Amino acid sequence: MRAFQNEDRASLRPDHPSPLYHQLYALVKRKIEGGDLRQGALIPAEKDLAQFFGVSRITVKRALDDLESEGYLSRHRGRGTHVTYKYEPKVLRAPLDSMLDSLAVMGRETQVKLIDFARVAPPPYVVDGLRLLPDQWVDRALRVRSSDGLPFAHYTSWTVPIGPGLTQEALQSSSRLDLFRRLGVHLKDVDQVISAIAADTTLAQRLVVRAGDPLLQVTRISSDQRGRPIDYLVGVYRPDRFQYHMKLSASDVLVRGKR
Amino acid sequence: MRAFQNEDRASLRPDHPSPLYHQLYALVKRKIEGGDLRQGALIPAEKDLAQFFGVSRITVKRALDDLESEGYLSRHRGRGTHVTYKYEPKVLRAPLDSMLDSLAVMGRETQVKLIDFARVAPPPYVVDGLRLLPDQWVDRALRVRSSDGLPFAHYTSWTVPIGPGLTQEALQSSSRLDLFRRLGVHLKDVDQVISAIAADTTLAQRLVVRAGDPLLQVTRISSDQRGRPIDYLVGVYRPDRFQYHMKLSASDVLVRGKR
DNA sequence: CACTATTTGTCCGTATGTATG
DNA sequence: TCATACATACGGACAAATAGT
Repeated sequence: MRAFQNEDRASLRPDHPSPLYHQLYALVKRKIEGGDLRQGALIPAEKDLAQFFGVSRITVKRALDDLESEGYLSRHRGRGTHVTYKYEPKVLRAPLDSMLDSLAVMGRETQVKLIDFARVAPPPYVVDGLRLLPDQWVDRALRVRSSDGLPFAHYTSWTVPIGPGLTQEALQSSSRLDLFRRLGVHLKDVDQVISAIAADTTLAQRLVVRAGDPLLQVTRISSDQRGRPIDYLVGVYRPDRFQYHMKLSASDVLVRGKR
Repeated sequence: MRAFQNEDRASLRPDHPSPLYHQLYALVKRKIEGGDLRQGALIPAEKDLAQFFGVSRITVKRALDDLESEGYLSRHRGRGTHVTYKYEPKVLRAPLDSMLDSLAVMGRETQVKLIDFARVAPPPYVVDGLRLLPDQWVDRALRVRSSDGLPFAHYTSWTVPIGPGLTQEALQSSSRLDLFRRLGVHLKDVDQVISAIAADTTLAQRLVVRAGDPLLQVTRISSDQRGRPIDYLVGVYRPDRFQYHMKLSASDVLVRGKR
């Protein structure tokens, strides 16, 4: 019973609209996916779990049965319930302090698919972010990045018109960063905000997750040499396949933390 | 009915374990809190909503009644249902390249509450991260940080025993960073991973969100002068109240992006 | 081999919650 | 508001598989 702490007890709430068996299911699943319960680990007996969480054995059984049917557990009479899910955090990790959607950073093993490219009227927050005039149009690109054929990132980018170089054909064969460079646009300032959102049905479909699943979101506004914002990028990432990673050494911690 | 798109239709799933009235309740609440439905806006009639979402009128009524009782809506016979919730987005933004849980960075307007402090056997991923011996115990602290009385961050930290200075009393009066400093522990390297997770029931309760809501997660392993990891911190943040923010200038983009 | 304790599988009856028309 | 159907949750009882003595 060591894997289940006292704090887990309080997290099962009978008055909550979500059914008890599903709350317990989610709790155990998270412990498995998070690495608290690893392959081969023995789950306490239904009787013990029921007593510990103050629910009936049927409720525990339903939760564990659901996890078994999804391949997380294996259950046998007399033998008990064991974890079969193999925990291995296999995520791409990008250094945070660099241009994240460049192939050089990502490595060569990822592919980008252009979903849509069109000149559109930008939404209000893009108008604000890029400091556009009321009726100015921009080029919007929707892209999905995959690794080993599995999508892990969705980009929506709005770019102010910067000459004839940024076309659908060019985007399909080159990275945006390369295109910028070729067009003589050198990014000087990058303003970046990191947050989390729930997947809507569109994003869920494109990233092959369920609607409502948590996603990592990075909003980035890039400006050129003269400080004019030219690109507004919203990147959305599957947290199980992609995470941001950064190392800080002493000088960074002290100097950069001082401001 | 303009506020409710076709996408929303599919997000109500009868086969999902959570009851329909609660799924609808959550959907409308998110639209209100997200600013899609603002103060004064008229919600479509129960009959229309029921038809649109393919559920019974009673289900719609239950969802709207719950929102009314929480102060999001006002409902009157003959007048319809109107939004009373006042939308104002106010998020704290912390620079990413600094020690995020120090008061100096956060500003003085936040308060930390110590929920629990105990010497425990660490979970496997902490054993790995801190390179601990199999039976070594560590000090675990659970804390919640609030701004204006509203919680926005939850920290779980595991610290290797570093002398008698790290006690419950000390933690309640000083920041962990100050304590480290006083104990002669100088953090040299910080290894940081940013991701997103769904709130479990415990986190949901402590951060006053719903279970399943997306949260920003930062995992940080800090090491001392000799490169020995001494602290494993998992910070979880409400994305509507806290976001990471960073500015990169040209030299950063070029030099730091090169590695 | 039997015997026993443990653990999961299956079934019953009942009460409450959810959702429909 | 009512009747109906189904899902959830409980306590209890017994059967079947497994592991150890």
